[in-house]
Amino acid sequence: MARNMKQAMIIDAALEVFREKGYANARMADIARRAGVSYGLVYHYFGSKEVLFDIIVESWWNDLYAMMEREIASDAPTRDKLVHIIAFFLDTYGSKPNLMSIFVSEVCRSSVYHTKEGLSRFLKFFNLCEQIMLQGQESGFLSKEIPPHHLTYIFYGAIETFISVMVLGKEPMTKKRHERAMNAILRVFTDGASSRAH
Amino acid sequence: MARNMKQAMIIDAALEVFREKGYANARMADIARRAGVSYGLVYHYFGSKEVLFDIIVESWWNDLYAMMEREIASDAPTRDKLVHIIAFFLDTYGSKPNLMSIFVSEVCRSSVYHTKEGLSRFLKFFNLCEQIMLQGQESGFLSKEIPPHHLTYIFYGAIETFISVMVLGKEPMTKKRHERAMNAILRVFTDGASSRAH
Amino acid sequence: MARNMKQAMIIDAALEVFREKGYANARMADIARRAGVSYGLVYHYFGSKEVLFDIIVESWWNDLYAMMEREIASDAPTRDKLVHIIAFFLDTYGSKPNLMSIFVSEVCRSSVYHTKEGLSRFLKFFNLCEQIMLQGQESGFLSKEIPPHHLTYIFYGAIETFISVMVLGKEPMTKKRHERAMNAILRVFTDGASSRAH
Amino acid sequence: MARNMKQAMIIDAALEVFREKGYANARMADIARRAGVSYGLVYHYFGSKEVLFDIIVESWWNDLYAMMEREIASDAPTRDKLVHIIAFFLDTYGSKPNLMSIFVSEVCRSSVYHTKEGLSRFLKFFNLCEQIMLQGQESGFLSKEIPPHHLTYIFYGAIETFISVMVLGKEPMTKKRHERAMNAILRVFTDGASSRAH
DNA sequence: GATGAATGAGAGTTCATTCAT
DNA sequence: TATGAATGAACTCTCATTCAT
Repeated sequence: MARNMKQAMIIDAALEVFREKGYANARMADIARRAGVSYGLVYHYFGSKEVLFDIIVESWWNDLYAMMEREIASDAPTRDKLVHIIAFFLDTYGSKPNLMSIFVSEVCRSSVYHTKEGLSRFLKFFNLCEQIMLQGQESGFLSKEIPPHHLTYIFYGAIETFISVMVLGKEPMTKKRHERAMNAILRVFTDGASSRAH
Repeated sequence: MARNMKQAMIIDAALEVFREKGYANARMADIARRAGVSYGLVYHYFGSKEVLFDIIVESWWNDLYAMMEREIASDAPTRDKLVHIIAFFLDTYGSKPNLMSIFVSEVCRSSVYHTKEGLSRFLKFFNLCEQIMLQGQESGFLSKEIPPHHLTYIFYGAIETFISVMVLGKEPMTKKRHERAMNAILRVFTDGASSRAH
Repeated sequence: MARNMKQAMIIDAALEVFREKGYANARMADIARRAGVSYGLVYHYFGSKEVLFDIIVESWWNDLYAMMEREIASDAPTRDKLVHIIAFFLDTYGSKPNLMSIFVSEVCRSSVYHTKEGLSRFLKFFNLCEQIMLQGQESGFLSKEIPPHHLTYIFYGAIETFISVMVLGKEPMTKKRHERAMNAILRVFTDGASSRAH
Repeated sequence: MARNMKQAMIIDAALEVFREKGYANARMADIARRAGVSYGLVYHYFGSKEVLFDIIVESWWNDLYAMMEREIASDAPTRDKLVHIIAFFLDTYGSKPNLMSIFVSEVCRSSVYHTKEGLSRFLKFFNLCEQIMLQGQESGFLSKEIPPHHLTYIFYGAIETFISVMVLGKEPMTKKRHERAMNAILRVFTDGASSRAH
C-alpha cells in the first residue's frame, strides 16, 4: 500500500514536528521534509495543517474513549478499572511517546482552551471518567462523600502530571517506572498520602 | 502615575488577549486596541511580544515561589502548608482569573515544553513542593512509603485540574467553590478516596 | 529554465532598484513589482534582502578577483596588466551599468565601512592590486621609490572616480569615452600630469 | 552659552553615530543618548534627521569650497595649490576624523547618488578643482594634452582613496603619514609612477 | 499520485516625528 | 528651553495554501 505508507510517513513526521515545536510553530514544510515527501503531497492527503493535527488528535481521543467505554461496560471491580485507565496512559506513553507528548503539551491545553471541539472532547472524557467514579461509589469502593467529578479531577490530574514529567524529562518508559507510577497514583488516590493510612 | 497607568492598562489588555487567543494567536494590535493605546506604545514599554508575555509570566512565578518559600520556612504543620498552597491557587484564580487561565493553558504547557526557561521554572516549583512533602514525611504527617516527588505530582496535578476546569467553565470563584475544592483535594490527598477512609 | 528565468528577473529588478534608491531605501516590494513576481517569490529564492544584495555583490567581487588573479599569473608586461584592469572596470560599466553603479555608490563605501565582510573583500582587492604594482617594480617598469600600496591607492582611486562620474552623469559607455578614460588614467599614472613629461 | 553648548554636543554625537552606523542606520535616539540630551531637544534644535545631517555635511562643503576658492584666487604656483588641497583633506582627517569618515563613506556616495543637492555639491567641487587644473595648464605646469576634468578625477581619486584607507584602518594621523601621503600623491600625479620619471 | 514554484495576507517590529507638560 | 511619552506609517519576513505540470 504505497498510499498508506506515505500517509503513515507524513503522520509520523507530523507527530515528531508537532511534539518538537508545538502546533503554532510547526511548519508544514518541516513536516514534509521530515516525511521525505513534497509538501504538495501533505495537502493532497490532509488538506490543511489543522486537519492533519485533528486527525492525530482524533485518533487519540477515539482510542481513549473506546478504552473508557470498555471499562464502563465491564463488570470488573472499580479498582481494576482505575488500574486499566492508568495503564492505558502509561502504555501509550511507552508505545507512542510523541503522541502522548502532543497530548499533554498541546491538546489538553491550547486546543482545549481555544477551540470548541477541543473543549467538548475534554468534557466527554471527564464525563466518562465520572461514570466510573460513580460506579465505584455505588459498588461501595469509593467514598460517597466526595462528588464524582471531584474524584475525576484528582485522579486524572495525577495521571497527567506523571505523564507530563516523563515527557519533560524525555524519560523512556520502563517496567519499573510503570510500576512505581501505578502504585503511587493508586495508593494515594485510594488510601491517601497520610501516614495514618495502612 | 500616567506612565504606570498606561503600562498597567497594557498589561491588563495583554492578560485578556493572551487568555482569549493564546500566545500564538494573540496579536499585538489587539492588545494595543484593547488597552486603548497606540501600537507603538506597547513596544515603547515592553519591547516585544515575547517580553510582554514574559513579564506577565515572571510575575506569576515569582509570586508562586515567594509563597512556597514562606511555607517552607514556616513551622506550621504540613497540613496547613498544603492548605495555604491550595488557597494560593484558588485565591489567585479568584483575583486574577486571566493570569491563572494563561498559566494553565499556556505557561505550564507550551512555554514549559518549548523553552528552557519555562522548563527550569516549572522544575523549580516542583522542587519547592517536594521540600514541603519531605517536611511532611519527616514530621510524621505523610507516609514515607511514597517518594516525595510522587506526592508532589499527585498534589499539584489535583490543584491544576481543579483550576483548569474552572477556567474552562469560566466559573467565577465563590466561597462555596473554594471550600469544596479545598476539601476535596485535601481529603483525597491525605486520606484517599476509598470508602474505608474515615 | 523557468526557475532560472524568474531568478534572473528578480536579480535584474534588484539591480535596478538598489541602484535607484540605494540599499537602505530599496523596498522588497519594489523589487518584486519590478520583476513582475509576487512578493513571496523573492523570499522563496533569496531568503532576505541582505542575501539578495550579497549575491549581487559577491558575483561582482568574484569576477573582479578572478580577473586580478589572471593578471597576476600572466607574464604580460605590467603596462598591459594595468590596461586590462582599467578595461575591466570600463567594460563592466558598459555591460552592467547597474552593477557598477551599485558598486561605487553602495558596496565600496557603506558595505565596506559597516560590515566585516565588506571590509575584508575590499582589502583583498587592494592586496591583489599591490601584487601587480610589486611585479611592475620588479620588472623595472614602476619606480621603486613609491610603496606599492600607495601606487595601488592612486591607480584605483583614478579608476573609481572615472566610473563614479560616469555613473553620476548616467553616461552610456562609448568607444570614445572608453579610450579617453583609458588614456588619461594610464598616461597620468605612468608619466604624470606635469608638462615636463614627454 | 548653554544653547550653543548643547547644540555642539548634539552635533558631536551625531558625527560619531553617523560615522559608526551610517546615515540610514543611525537612530535619532542614539544621537540624543550619546549627546546626553532628551531626543525632543534634538528636534527642537535641528528639526529632523535630514536637517541634522545636512548641517554637518554643509559645514564640510562650505569649508571645502572656501579653501578651493582661496586657492583659485591665490597667485601661488599650481604645485603649491595642489599641496594645499591635499593638506586640507589630510588635516581635516587629523582634526575631525568623524567628519572625514562620514564624508568618504556617506556623503560622497549615497548622498551624492540619491539626492539632487548631493550631486550638485559634488559637481561644484569638481568644477572648482577643474579651474585649478586649468590654471596649472595655463601656467605651463600641467600638460595640456589631458583635459582638466580628467586631471581632476585622478587627483581627487588619489586623495579620496588615501583618506578612505586611513578611515578604514582607523589610523590616527601622524606627521609621517601626512608626509608620505602628500609625497606619494604629488609625486605620482605630477611625474608618474614610471621608473623613467626623474 | 506527486512535485515544488508561486502567491499574498498577515504579523511583528522599527523609528522619525509630534506634542502636552 | 527641555522632556520623553505617544503615535502610526512603513517595512521586512513568514508560511499556509494553491495550482500548473
